[in-house]
Amino acid sequence: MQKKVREEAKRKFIEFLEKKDFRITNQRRIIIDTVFSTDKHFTAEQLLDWAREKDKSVSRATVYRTLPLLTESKLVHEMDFGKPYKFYDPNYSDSPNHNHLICEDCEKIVEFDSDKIEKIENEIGHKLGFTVKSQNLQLSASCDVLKSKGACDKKTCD
Amino acid sequence: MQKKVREEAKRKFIEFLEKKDFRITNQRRIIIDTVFSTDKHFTAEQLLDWAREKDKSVSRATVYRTLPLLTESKLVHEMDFGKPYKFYDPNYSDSPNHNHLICEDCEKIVEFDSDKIEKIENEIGHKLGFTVKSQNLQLSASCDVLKSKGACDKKTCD
DNA sequence: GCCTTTGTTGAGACATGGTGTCATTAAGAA
DNA sequence: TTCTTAATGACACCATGTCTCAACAAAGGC
Repeated sequence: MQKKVREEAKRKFIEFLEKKDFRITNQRRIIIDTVFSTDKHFTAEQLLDWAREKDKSVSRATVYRTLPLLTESKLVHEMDFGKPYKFYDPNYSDSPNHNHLICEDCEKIVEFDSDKIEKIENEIGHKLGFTVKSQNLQLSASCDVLKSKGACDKKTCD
Repeated sequence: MQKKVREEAKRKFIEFLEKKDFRITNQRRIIIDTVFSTDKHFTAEQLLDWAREKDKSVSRATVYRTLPLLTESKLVHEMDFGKPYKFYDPNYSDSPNHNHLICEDCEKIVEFDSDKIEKIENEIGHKLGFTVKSQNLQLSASCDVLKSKGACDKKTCD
């Protein structure tokens, strides 16, 4: 990830903390630095390991306490793929993507938005007597067409 | 749930076990009886409690070992709502619903279908260069409107 | 810089959902 | 009925995640 993007994310996080009257601690700085030194999705435990590589003083509790701040500030996306742990994704766009397509073949994860789907979801929720608060759409897909063209394999997809 | 349905499910499960050369044990009989004595979704721990009400000899291990058999035999559907535990739904085999709405307030789960959403999903998948194989849509919702009308509370929702 | 206030932290106990081990039990076959 | 061995119960164990609390340190005032 580019340094510029990293610095920008850091600035946004500090801004978020200031707005909430939360303190800008070394640990929080280390964690956001760690998050934005990768493009990949990660788990809480991975983030803990990476952060502790940078600074042994970062504790598990702090990582688990900081992750909700990162998701609340929209700098990180929380994703659930039915595993007993969650995945997180550094998110530099402002779009509130909660829809993911996971390729069965190359494991690539694509985020996407759809106003149409969102609208239908709200309609259905309302019809059933509920107010939709959040949604999670997961598509399992195959890139075999791309693969046959030599355009998609483990290397190019990740 | 009607007795007929329950008996039918039991028969199917026994058939499944026989095909796999698995033994038809008392515990497995108790567990499938328990599962199909309700229409409700349940968690593994709930199933354990219910089964133990019928027969104290059923152990946690056996419940956790039997659930994969039930999902494999398509008699029960496993659902993940991002909580640290899974939900299971009896009598799944007859309905192809993969969309669920779960109420944050009363934990009610509603299954629904939407051809419209499915169509859009396929379009999006194609646009991104993939073939959509399966999909999983979960809506987190609130029944507070119903609640304020006195139409929905823990009792009526479950 | 030095205090003071108080949010934040690290360590580790704890909670919870689930798995593994192993001696014992019982299903199904002969 | 006896034999073989899959299945079981009890419980230790694991993993992810949360909670508590004494100690620390950020931010602001002096």
